[in-house]
Amino acid sequence: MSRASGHAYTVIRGMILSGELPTGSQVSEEALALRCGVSRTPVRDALRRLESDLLIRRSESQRSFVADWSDDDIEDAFELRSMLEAQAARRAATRIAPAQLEALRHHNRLIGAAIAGEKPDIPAFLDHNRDFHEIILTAAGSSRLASLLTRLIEQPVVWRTAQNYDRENLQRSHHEHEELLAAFARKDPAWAASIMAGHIRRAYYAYRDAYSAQRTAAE
Amino acid sequence: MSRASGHAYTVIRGMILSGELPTGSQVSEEALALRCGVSRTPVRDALRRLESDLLIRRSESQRSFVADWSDDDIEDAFELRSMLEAQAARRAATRIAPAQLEALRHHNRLIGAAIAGEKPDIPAFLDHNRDFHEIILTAAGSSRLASLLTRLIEQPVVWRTAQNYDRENLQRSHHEHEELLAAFARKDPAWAASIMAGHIRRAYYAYRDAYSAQRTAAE
DNA sequence: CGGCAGCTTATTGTATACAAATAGGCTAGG
DNA sequence: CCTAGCCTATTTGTATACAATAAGCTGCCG
Repeated sequence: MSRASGHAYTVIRGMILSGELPTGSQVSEEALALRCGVSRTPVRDALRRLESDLLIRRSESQRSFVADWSDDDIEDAFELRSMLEAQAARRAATRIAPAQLEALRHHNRLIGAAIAGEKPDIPAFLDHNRDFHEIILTAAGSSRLASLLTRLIEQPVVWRTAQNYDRENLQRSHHEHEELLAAFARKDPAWAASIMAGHIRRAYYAYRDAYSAQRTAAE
Repeated sequence: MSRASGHAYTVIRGMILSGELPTGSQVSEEALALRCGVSRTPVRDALRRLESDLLIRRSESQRSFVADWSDDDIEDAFELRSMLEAQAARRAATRIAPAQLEALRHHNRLIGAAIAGEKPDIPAFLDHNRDFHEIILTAAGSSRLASLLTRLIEQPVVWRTAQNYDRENLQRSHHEHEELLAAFARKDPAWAASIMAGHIRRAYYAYRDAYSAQRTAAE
């Protein structure tokens, strides 16, 4: 990722995720270029990528808007993610290398540490969680699957999920990772896939509960 | 899709699919720009889209190459397509509108007509087949699923598959569509999904047989 | 008072020039 | 003869200017 283009991508993505750019609002290439301190060219690049991430949608006249997510969209995204991550786990089960398995154990130990203290260290949890899933995706050895999944996992809803995790959810997540490790150790594709499907599905309900609680509180 | 950019996309894609650009060969933005009669700017655009279609891969130094497809890659693509199209069928089963169901029947009748004659009309078959699957994807009502699937269905391997269909395969394809119609008429998601999964899976083996026969003949 | 035509302005598309990076060859030294 | 390192030629990245297009507005006419 080249300097200006990558910078624009990071900045714009951050503005969307943080809510600085409200969902549904129009964004102009010019305005974003100024905000990022680069010219329109790399901004156009970044917008195209964000569009394929489904963070930006474009009108029929090619104008760019921050994507808005209905409840159905959110369920939909989790459903697809569940299916694809399960497939990744299925493939990884028979392909994973011993070193990768060890790396998974390592990251899950660090996840365990991050949620052990008085106050859970959410950023650390997120980091190691991302690494954990990324290793599985790599072990699956399918560039197509990787290409499809990365379009889903970088989305705001997914990103915000863990922010709403309570201690119980964090620990269950950690425990499900342990089960995945067991399935991988046995090289059992069906087992790995079903744990992963459930893992993502539970994340969906965790998000949903937190979100609806939030909405209720706001009213 | 704007004029120059869309034109570049179509031309380059055609050059890849027709084999004019050999798999693995490097392509330069400048050369393609000349070939398409546009400047590098829309070519860059087109290359980015082709990259996300996985028709182009980029080296770590950002140079562009025509993607090469191993046998594993091909199986992988069909496997994912099977999974996602089955999901589309599952969703469509309970959401499809009567008008859409009628449109599906219409296209499958035309498919039947295209393969009835002495010499099957493959282009017509492909057209109506694409429409058929597109209606299902629309009826599924998931923009994410649509976005993911269109990255898979436009790939050279998939495109070439029907070129290799013999009469029996064409008729079986037509018949499987009829079964799908029955599943949709009953609004049975599980039935629709399993037929679709098998439908794509069979297409994979049809391609595989034709391809290996081709390879054997070439030796 | 409502609607449409034409203009004005905002926004995106394209071309071109130049800057940066890098691949591949060439030379010099061992 | 092989290798290291530089150097050039190729290729991609970025900025900017201009062209095309679409949205919004204003004023005219029904």
